[in-house]
Amino acid sequence: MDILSRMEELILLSVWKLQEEAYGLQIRTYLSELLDHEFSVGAVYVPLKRLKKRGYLSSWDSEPTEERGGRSKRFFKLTEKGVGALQQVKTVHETAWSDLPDLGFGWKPVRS
Amino acid sequence: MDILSRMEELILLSVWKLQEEAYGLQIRTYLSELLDHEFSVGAVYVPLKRLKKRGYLSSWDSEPTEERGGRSKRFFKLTEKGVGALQQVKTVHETAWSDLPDLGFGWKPVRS
DNA sequence: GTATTTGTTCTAAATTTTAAAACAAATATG
DNA sequence: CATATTTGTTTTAAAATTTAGAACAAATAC
Repeated sequence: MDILSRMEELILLSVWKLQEEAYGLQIRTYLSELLDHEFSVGAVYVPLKRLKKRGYLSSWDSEPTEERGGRSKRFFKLTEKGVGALQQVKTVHETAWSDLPDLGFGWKPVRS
Repeated sequence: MDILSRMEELILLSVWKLQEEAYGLQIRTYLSELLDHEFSVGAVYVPLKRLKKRGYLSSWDSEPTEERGGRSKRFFKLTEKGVGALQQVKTVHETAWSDLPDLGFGWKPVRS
């Protein structure tokens, strides 16, 4: 559809939000809390790889740290293209949500 | 993911927006203009059927009209559950888009 | 050495998306 | 009437995405 899927959008936004801490497991934790839903690791790593391949994300591998299990992490960062795709999806969202008529029979369905 | 996909959201919003004119081909036209992208008929009819089966939409078949080719149409309407799902997706969207840090190096990436 | 923790890769199944052909039913026209 | 055209829905198969979870890897702790 030439627009980001929901998961792609959420992952790009996670990377944006997490800044210097944007790596796979951390993104998974962040999204799980945001959506109150436990994501499998594949649900994050698979689209991460795809988003990188398509040029929405860049990445670099860190050195290991001294913490227990502190393996090298793959950190991600939004590319200019990634930011552009997020802008596009936001515009579509706002357009689609604008000028919605009343739903009748007394409902005030969307408050937010 | 227990949240509407992008396409599902857009179709539900189309139904909302089109009110008394919410049927397959009309929804397709509306979405094509909204996204500036030509959708196949299947891209609309397949998710419409799924959304109805899941209780997000109700439908009724109209009488034919006297216009040329004026066949019976299947009109759709949001159910309470459908409105609820839209509210949920809107909340998620707004949460995910809130409190995003600056992206550094002088970018002002999202204007909207 | 073995256990535990943190992290990524792989993979197969399920689901969703998409395009396009098929089908159906209406009016228009010669 | 026969057939052409228009509007509309259904079907179907391929492609793409999502998902769960096993496998693998590499670090520190005991």
